[in-house]
Amino acid sequence: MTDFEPNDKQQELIDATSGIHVVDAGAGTGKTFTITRRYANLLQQDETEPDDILLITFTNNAAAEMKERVVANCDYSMSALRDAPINTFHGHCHELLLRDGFSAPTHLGVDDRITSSTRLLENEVVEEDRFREFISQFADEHPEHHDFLRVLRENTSLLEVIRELAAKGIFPTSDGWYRNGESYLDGDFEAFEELFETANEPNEGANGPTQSDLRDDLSGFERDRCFLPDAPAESELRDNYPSIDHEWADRAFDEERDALKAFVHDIYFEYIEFALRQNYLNFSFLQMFAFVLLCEDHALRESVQFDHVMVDEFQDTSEIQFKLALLLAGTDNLCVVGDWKQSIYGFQYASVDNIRQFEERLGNYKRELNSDSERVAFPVDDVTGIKLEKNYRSTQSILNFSRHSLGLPATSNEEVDLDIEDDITPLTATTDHDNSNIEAFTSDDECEAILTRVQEIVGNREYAVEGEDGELRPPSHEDIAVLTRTRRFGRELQSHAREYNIPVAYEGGVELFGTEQAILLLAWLRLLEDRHSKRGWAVVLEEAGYTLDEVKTILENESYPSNMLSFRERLASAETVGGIARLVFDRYGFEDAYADALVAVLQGTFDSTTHNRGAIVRFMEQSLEADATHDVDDNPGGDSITVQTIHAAKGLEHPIVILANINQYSFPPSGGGADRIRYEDPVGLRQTKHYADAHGRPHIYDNWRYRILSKCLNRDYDEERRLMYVAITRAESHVLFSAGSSPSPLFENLPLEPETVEPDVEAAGTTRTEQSRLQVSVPVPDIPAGQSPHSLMDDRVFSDVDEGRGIEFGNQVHDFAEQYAEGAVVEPSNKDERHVAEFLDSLDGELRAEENAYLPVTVGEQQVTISGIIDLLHVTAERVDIVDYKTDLGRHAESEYRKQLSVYYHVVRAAFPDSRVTTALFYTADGDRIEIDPLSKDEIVDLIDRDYAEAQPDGEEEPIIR
DNA sequence: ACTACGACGTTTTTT
DNA sequence: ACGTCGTAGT
Repeated sequence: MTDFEPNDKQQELIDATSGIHVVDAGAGTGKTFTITRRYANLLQQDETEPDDILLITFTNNAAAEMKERVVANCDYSMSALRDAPINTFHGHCHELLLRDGFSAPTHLGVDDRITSSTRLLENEVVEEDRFREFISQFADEHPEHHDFLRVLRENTSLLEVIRELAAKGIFPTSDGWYRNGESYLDGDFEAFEELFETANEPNEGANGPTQSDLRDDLSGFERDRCFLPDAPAESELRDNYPSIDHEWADRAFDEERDALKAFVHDIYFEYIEFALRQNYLNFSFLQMFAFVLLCEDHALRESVQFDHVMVDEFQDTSEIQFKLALLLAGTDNLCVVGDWKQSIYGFQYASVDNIRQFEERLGNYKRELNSDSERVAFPVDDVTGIKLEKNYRSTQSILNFSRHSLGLPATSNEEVDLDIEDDITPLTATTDHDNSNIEAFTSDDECEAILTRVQEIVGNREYAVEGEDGELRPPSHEDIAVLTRTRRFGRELQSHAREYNIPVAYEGGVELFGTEQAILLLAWLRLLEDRHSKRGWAVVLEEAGYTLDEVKTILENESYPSNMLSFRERLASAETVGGIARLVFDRYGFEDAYADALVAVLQGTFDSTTHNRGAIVRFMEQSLEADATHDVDDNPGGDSITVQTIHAAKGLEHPIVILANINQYSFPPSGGGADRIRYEDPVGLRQTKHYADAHGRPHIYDNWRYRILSKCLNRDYDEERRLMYVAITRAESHVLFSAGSSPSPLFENLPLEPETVEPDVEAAGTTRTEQSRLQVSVPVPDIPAGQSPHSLMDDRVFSDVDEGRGIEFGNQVHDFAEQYAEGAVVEPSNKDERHVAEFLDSLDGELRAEENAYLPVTVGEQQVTISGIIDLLHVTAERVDIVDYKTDLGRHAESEYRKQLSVYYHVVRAAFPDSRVTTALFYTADGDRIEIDPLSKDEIVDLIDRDYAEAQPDGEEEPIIR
């Protein structure tokens, strides 16, 4: 884009160096390009320096990118712009507070200060932990609030309320609420009344009016609830037809809430005090204190205001951020850029009306801020709108189609109130071709269906995409992105793809604490702590291959393997969390991005002086519980399909987009919002339950008023439609929509005829799904239920031969060996792989890697099949060599390996009756090839027999060894 | 055609 | 704990 000249509208914005501008910058209209050009143009003007222009971005990455692109467009160097105010709201507020805001808390009547050592608490899990600690103190000190605390299901739900209030600019002070905050808490009856009336409007039936949605929704009013005695009966509430009586609007809204407000006030205010006492701020408080500071300290505000303020992604700003922008603007040179159709961060308190009702809010906020003193000194009635209408990304068909998504009903009977023609600025494509396929498909197995379609698309001219040279070419994997509403589906798809060796790059946060790496680290940390040591041992022993029975015995006798005990000693002497983590990861051979990310997160949250392992264990447990996500840079690179959430894809583009998992309950997601004390516009602060002693019985009663209110506040699916819009407009050339067996209305209402896809995925190359152990499978009817196939080998011997390595490492070496044997161009990445390569190079016969082996034998009366995978067959004219790679450092498992190789021996003997068959182990650590003398078939049968004799008596289920 | 009721299945997004 | 969908009954 940098190479192009701006179009007329873009140029208009670039040249608009003064006055208030609100820019409607739709998807792919070259927004960043235009903003950076405008920024550079401002710098061209005399007397305007980088320090005079505040440029607010949504993310830190965006800020960094902006800087780079500004540098490319003007005479300033990167070093000159390093400290330029190109930042996020949070970042800017942070700097402001550290520089000039130590006393900000005093403006709320908080008797404490921010200091240079006050830290920003970024990790939510850690904050929730602190918050729980705060609540328990609070509960001790405030017996008068106990009834509210009893109503809550989780104490941390109050943290949500605090965040939401803070985002709206509602703050507590020592003696009440800051400025007009309390009026927000009370709600806006007139606005509510309108909602009530809309919901209570009679519907039009075939013969005359039928009951209103509200009356309908209130049927079953008392079902599954228990109200206080002042509640009306359903019959009383609904005795009118077709609408309920208007008096219920007042009766539901008017509620004595002084105690509730006092409770929330005290929690909120004292939590601020608590945080400062503990020397931390959270994201919300950052903005709160910055706002209060700018409001109260007039001299300071004027000294930190800017000549120019630009806000990017304005549709994602919260109300407090809008107000901050006004306070930071010294003049009316205010430019906000965004696209309401891409507002998808409501859960982060973004308020889409900031941009949709820009002028109205601008006026209201100015009035509010100036009510007692002139804080916004510039006129706000002259607002110029600029619409960017040329799209540089998608074809016209995609652009036209994308508009439909904003009008799709998200439930079976939803009516969407949207005038597509009026509300949506049409975009014009600039592509010179339009070969777009826009399709929908369903399948009972959605993951498989998507992979099937991916394979049909790759290399298919029907789905041609634009190449570097502008010519159409068949697509490859990297041209395809699968976008999902939920992270979970994306991860599921990723694991399906892995099974078929389809290259996938999952981009975005992952549940780091649910990974094998984290689980093992947690286990070792636990077994360092006496209190949880058994839970830790169980995980560690199981990972080492002990059966459940064996683990049980070891735990009972506390007879832990000596190598593990000595490892525990080493861990105990480690100084830092990072040190412990590194030792554990080394032991298991984890040298991956997940391990690195874990170390980084742990070191970041627990500074090196923290020796409190209990706290670390708790942190890891809670992070696991909360599915906390962290960015892990784990992408294989190369030609991979991208899988990411729609949120993660915002701002990006992909030649082909598959929008997946448009299913019931997932898109839109159901549930949530179960908080019992909540703030909601326009009804204000409410509680859904009361603790009270009525009917002679103390109980958590349902709040009948809230039940009526909530039926008028029908759920808003606009944001879900916008998500769909964002997803579609990521696509350059083709869009596909996918659903499973129960598609969402969002899918059903698409103006497309869905096709049914029969899953038929071809595995791309073999995958390694088995350890090189044997499985014995027995026909199911012949054994008692609950009796699973089980391993022929004794797993105990594997517990310590892997010292310092692990399954991951073993898999990696095996994978390398397989690829190398098949002639793939792969470079050995460690000593073991070099040994394998040298060994394979020394062979002159035919190489066959990863051959399945099945040996049917008769044990007693039963037909049993023993199966396994032969790592390597080396076939020459007169001989066949069986080779099994072992990554062990020690040698004490050889007797067990002998059983395994014996099975292979008999399989190969049968397949090559005329050749001599040899069996050998190849120890990759030192390159030794050890010949093994195979057991006879009878001896194998005996072993199985004996194993069953052991397994049968107690009937315990044994795990399948995988 | 409309209403009432019960069964059903699910629980997100992240600066 | 919730909202939505399907169905039985008027």
